[in-house]
Amino acid sequence: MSFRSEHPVFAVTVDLVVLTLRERRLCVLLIERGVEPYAGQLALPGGFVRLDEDLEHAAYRELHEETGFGPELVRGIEQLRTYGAPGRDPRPERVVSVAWVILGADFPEPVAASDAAAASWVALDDLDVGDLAFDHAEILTDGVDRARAKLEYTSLATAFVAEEFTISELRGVYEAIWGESLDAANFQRKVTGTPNFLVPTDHRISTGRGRPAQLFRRGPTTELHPPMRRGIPT
Amino acid sequence: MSFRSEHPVFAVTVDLVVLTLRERRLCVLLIERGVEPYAGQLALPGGFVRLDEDLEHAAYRELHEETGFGPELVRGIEQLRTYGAPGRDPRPERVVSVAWVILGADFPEPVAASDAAAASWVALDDLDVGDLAFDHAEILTDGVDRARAKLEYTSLATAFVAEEFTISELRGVYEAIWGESLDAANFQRKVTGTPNFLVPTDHRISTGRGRPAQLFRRGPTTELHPPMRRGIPT
DNA sequence: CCAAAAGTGTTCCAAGTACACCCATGA
DNA sequence: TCATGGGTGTACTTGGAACACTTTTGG
Repeated sequence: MSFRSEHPVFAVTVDLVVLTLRERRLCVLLIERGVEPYAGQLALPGGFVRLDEDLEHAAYRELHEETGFGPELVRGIEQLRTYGAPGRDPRPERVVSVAWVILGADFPEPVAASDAAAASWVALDDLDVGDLAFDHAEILTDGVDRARAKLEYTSLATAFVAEEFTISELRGVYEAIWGESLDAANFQRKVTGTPNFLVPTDHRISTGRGRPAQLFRRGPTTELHPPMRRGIPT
Repeated sequence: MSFRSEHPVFAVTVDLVVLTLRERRLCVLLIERGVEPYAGQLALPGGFVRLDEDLEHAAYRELHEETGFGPELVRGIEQLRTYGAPGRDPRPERVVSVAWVILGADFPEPVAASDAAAASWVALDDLDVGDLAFDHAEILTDGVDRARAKLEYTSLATAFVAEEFTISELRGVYEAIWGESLDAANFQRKVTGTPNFLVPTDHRISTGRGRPAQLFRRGPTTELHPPMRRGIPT
């Protein structure tokens, strides 16, 4: 890397794709912008990185500032990619944004915070990503694609359910995020047969009708061999 | 994203993990640093992003400046991730680096260029990544891991061979990058059976001994269904 | 007893593995 | 004709898909 004491000056931000399931629908956390540019439009939460903080720390901090959610609610966080096209932000500064995907199971309703921007959960089905500010449509679709892909070969799905969960609940995660239904019987055998994916507990839960289901916790495995498979995209 | 007219000031760089095969060994392009910090140590090529250029453009530009390689030699480029821990660069500026993986088949010997830094190809087997400057050990291993993983489910391997190639040559790519040998017969059937992965040409090539092999070009497919599989990591 | 959800058994088929064997060429 | 790498045949095994069937609960 070359070095000149005079180098171009950038602003660095983080943008957050915060995903959760609410009533079996995949939802993303959006804020309504209070100031220009794009005032009144929907946008991903995010903000400037401070000079003395790690990029991941900035992601957690902004999440907390914009929603009141602490790190204990985050079940998964992963860097997505960095968006830096000149002009992606209309302001005169050159703004490069490091995007993150954040997953959780029991996120409550967000609490409006310092920035006075109203944060809320929006089901992806109800959202026209074209309405989003900046290049956030691209960031959001990249983030959702990443989550969909990682369900296949990692234990990511367990980030969307509570500590203890039934196999149907886990199947519901796959069905909601992939948007297709899976055979309950084969799913059951597959996940219980993958070593160290699920750890059975002593508990059972009876949810009204039907035979009570056994509860599991997530096991130590993060990669699934063989992977879960969804329909082949053309 | 919130906005304050006073925001922290960052330098943004690109770092490049440039990979190619030379004599069936996976090699990475490294430079020997000419100036402090880390003068005399090996490092990944890279440099500051300019205010008016795209991040990907900066990657291509730095590649050209440090090696003389033009974009026509690049068979694949992909953003890896962004490294931004405070203190990852010992200089007082806060430096955030967007890392890229760049692949090619016929990269020549690099030409020493403007920065007077000597660039050269180093086989990964011969390299102790602990010798690298900055956090480049982490970036390099992340980049190689990414390439290894993407061989499984994309047509990335064709970025390491010439326009026209034999199936053995393609198999050699997998063997070199995965470090394991594959059954030639099954490999043949698998890649020829994957729709739109390979396009046969009229040409054959006879390489000294043995029956001449048919030459193929890469087909339009970028994702492989089903994927190529390597041995299960424990 | 009936409905509903959990969970098991069984059959069929697609795909991977191992390896024997044939093909086409240069020396 | 022999060595060598290209390429095919085939039997075995593994794992996914489909779906019938049994189990366990609440009403």
